[in-house]
Amino acid sequence: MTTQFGKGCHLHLIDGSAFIFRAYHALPPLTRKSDGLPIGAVSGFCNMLQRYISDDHGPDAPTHVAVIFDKGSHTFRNDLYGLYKANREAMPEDLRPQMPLTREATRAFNIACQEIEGFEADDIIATLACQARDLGGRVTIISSDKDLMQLVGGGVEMLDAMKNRRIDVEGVEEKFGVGPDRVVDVQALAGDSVDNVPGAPGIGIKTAALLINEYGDLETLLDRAEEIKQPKRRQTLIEHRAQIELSKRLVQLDCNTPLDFGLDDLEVRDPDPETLLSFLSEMEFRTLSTRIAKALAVEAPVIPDVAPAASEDSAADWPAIAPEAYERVSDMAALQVWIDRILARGYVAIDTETTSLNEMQAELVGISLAVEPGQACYIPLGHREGASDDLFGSDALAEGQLPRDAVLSALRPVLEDAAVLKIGQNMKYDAKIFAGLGLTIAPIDDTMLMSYALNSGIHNHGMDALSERYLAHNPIPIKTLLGTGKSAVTFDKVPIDEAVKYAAEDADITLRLWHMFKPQLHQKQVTTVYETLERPLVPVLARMERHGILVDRDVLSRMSNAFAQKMGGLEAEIHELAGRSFNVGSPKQLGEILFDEMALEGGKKGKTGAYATGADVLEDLATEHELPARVLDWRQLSKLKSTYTDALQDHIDPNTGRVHTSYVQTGASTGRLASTDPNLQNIPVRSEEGRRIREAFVADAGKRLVSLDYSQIELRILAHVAGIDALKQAFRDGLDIHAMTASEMFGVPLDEMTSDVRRRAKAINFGVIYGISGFGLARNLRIPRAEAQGFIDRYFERFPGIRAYMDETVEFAKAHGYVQTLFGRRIHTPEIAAKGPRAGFAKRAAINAPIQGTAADIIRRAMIRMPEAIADLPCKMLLQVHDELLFEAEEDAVDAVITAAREVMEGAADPAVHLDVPLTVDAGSGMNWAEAH
DNA sequence: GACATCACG
DNA sequence: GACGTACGTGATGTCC
Repeated sequence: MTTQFGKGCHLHLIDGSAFIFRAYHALPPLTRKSDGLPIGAVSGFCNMLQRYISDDHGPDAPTHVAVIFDKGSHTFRNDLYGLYKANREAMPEDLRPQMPLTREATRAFNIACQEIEGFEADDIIATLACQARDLGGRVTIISSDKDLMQLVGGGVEMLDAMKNRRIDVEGVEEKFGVGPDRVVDVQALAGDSVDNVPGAPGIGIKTAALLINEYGDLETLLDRAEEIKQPKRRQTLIEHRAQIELSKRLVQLDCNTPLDFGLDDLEVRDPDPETLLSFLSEMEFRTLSTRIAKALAVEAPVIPDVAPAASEDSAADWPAIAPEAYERVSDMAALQVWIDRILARGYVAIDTETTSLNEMQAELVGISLAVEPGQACYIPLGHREGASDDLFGSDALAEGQLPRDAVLSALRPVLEDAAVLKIGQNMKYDAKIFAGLGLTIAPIDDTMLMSYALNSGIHNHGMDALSERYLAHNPIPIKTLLGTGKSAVTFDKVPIDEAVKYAAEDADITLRLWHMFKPQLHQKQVTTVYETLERPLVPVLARMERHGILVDRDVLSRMSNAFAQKMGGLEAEIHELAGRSFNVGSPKQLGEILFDEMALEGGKKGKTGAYATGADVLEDLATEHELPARVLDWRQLSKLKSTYTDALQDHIDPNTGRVHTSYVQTGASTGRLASTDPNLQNIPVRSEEGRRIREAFVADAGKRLVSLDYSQIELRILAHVAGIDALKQAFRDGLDIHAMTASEMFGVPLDEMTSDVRRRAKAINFGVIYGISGFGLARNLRIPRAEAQGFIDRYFERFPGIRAYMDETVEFAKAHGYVQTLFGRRIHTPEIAAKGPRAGFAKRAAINAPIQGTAADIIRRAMIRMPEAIADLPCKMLLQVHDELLFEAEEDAVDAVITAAREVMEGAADPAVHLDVPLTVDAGSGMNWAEAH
C-alpha cells in the first residue's frame, strides 16, 4: 500500500554522517572478534537507529523517513572555493571501512538510504524538505548541524537527537539572532571555521545578526556599507565584499538537487526481522540483536563465539625464524617471482643494507624483502670480493649478483606503487637511501614508529629490543658480520651467504612485528597518533636531513684557534693558583685541589665518592676565590671548542659542504624529536661567546636563513589544559606573561614591576611546567627553601586550577599507567607506582609530559603541513629545535616564507584541537643563524 | 662503559 | 618523618 505524500504526512530526514561521527567518537574502537574488522562506529550507528525507531514519537511520528549520507568529497562548493572544507582532518583509517557498512545497516533496518555522488547530504536534505513542505507535509530533520537551520519554518523543524530537543523558528533565532530566512546572511558574514568558509574577518555571529537586523538583508547591508558608523566594520565589509558574497553561496543549501527517487519512496516500512538479524549476526552484535529480536517478538539468533580466524596474522601459527631458509636472489626471473608475490599481496617488508650508518655517504649493498613470516629473501647488489689478504682491499664486485640498476628498475614500480604498502623498521633510513638513488618510496608503514606510538615510555624501539620482547628471538648481531673496533669492516665486505641470513632475517622480523602491532594500534587507540603525527613526518624529516645546513668551516676553525689560545692562558693561570699542574678537565683532580689541598668549604661527595664540581658549586666558590672562577671560564671554552667548533667541522659532508643531522623520531618519550650526529638542537645561544658559533651556520649565496619560533608555547598549553582564565586572558591580550604572574602573586602593579620580581615569577612559571617542588625552586632562585615554598603556596592560591591539573594528571597516570597529550599521544609512566624518591621523579615527569608532548605534537603537525604550504616558494625547511623551525629561502622570498610558515605554525593545532589561547610565532631572518634567531 | 659535566628547549 | 628532587634531550672527556 502506498500513500501519496501530502498533507498529514510527516517526513523524518536523518543526517547520516552526523550519526556516524557521533557513534565513532562516543565509542571505544571495537573490532569484530572473528577477523578484527573495526566496527565501533557501525555498532554505535545501529544503536542510534534502534533507539530512534523504538522511540515513541507521539504526534511527531513519521510517515516517511530516510537516512541521508554524503558521497564523494568534491561538490560544487569546491569549484566555487578551492579551500572549502580544506581544513578537515582526513578520515581516521579505522572509520573508512565502516562507511559502507553504515549504509548496509540502514538498509537492514529497512529505512530508505540515500546519497548522490557529488552532493552533500545537506543539499539532499534541503531538496527533500522543500518538496515535502510544498506538498503541505511536515518535516523533522534529525540533526543539530547549524548549517541546516536555514530550512526551519513552514512546517520544517529540527530535532537534536542527543539532547532530544526540538529546534523551531524560535530556536534558530536564539542561535543566530535572526529568523531562518536570514540565517545564510549571518553565516555569510560570520564565516565558519569548521567548513573553512571565510566570511568577513573580525565579524562573528553576534555582530552579523546585529547588522542584518539593522539593514534587513545581506545585499542591502553590502550596498549601504558606506553608512556604517564603526570605521573598522565599514572597511571590512567594503574590502571583503566578494569574499562575503562567495561565503553566502557556500552556506546556501541547494533545494534543487537532482534526485532519482521521490518522497513516496521514503514511506516508513517495518524492518524484515530476518534481514536485520542476519546483518547484526554478521557484525557479531550480540546485545543489540537480542534486544531487537525481543522488540520484533522473534527468536534471537545464536551468534557463534568464534575464535579469531586462524591466519598468518596469528603469531602462534608462524614458522620459527630460520635464517638458513631464506632465499638468495641471483637472477631476474627469481626477482620477478618475488615482485609478483608482492603485487598480489599488496604489502612487503623491506630492508636495505649499506656501507654506512650515515645515509649521505652510504652505498647500497643489498635489499631484503619479506612477504609472509618465514618467507624472505636477500638481493645482493654491491658485495665486494672479500680478499682479506689483499692489503689494499679489492674493489671487484663479488660473483653472482644482479646489476644494481636493473634491480632498482624492476623494483621501482613496487616501491612507488600507491597500492603496495612498504613496511620497514626505521623507514626514514631506507627512504633516504632510496632518495639518493632517485626513488621515492611510498606509502610506508614503520614498525619502530608503531612501537613508539604504542609503548613510549615503556621500552626502546630498536629492532633487537622489539624482536627479543615480542618474538622471543635474538636476531643475528651485526657485530658477528662486521666485527668491532678498528678491525670492523663495512657491509659490502660481508660474504653474501652470511648477508642473506642477516638481512632477510631483519625483513622477516619486521614483517612479524608489523602483524603484531597493526591491530594493537586500534586496540590502544593510537591509530590517529601514528597516522597523523608519526608516519607522515618520515618523508618530511628525510628531506630536511638530506638537504642539510651550510656551515662555514673557516669561521669555526678561526674560533677554535682563538679558544685554544685563551684556554692555554687560563690553564697556566689555574696551575699557578693551584700551586701545581693538574688536568683541569678532570673533575676528580679538580675536586682534590679545591677541597683537599686548598681546603675550601662546601666540598660534597656524590654517590661515587668524588667531590661535586659542577658549575653551581664552582659559582658559589667563585665569590671567595679566583681559581674556581677561572675553571668556569676554561670549562666554557673547552665545551665550545670540543663539542662545537672542533666537532662540527668533522660533520661537514665532503660532497655537499653542508651538515646533515639525523633526527630520532622515537628518541624522547614525550614526542619531541632528538637530533644526533651532530646534535643541532643544542647549538649555544645563551652566552654571548657561545652564540657566536651560530654565525658559522649560514645561508647559501643569494639566500637567507629564516627562523620562526613559538612564543611561550608550553605556558600557553598549561593555561589551556589547566583552564586558568587569568593566564588565558593574559595571552589573548598579548601581555608579558611573567610580569602578569608576578603582579598577580605579589600584588605589584604592572607599571611598577621590577626585573627581580619578574624573574622570580618566571622561575615559578617554568617550575610549574616541570612539576614544581620547593627544593627545586629554592635551588634555582638561590633562596631559602621555606621562602620558595611560600611562593609556590601563593601561586597555587592564586591559580588553584594548576594544583587541580597537577593532581588530576598524577591520578590519571596512577589509574592508567600513562598520561596523554591533547592529540591523544600516550606517554607511559611505569614508575608512577614506585615508592621512595623514584615516585617523585615519576610524578613530575607525568605532570610535564602532557605539556611538553602537546607542544611537540603541535610543531610536528606544522612540519607535516609545511611542505605543501611552501611548495611554491623558493625555500627549504632545514632544522627543528623543539619550538623553532629554521628555513633557507631566496632573499626576495623571505617575507612570503615568514607569512606562509607563520600561518601554518599558528594554526597547527586546528582543527583537531581548539586551544583557548592563541599560538603566536616570532620570526627573524639574516645571513646566519645568529642574525635570524 | 659509567660518570660528570654542560650545551639546548 | 626522612628521603631526595625541578622536565626532556646528546656529546664530550676522564677514568677504570
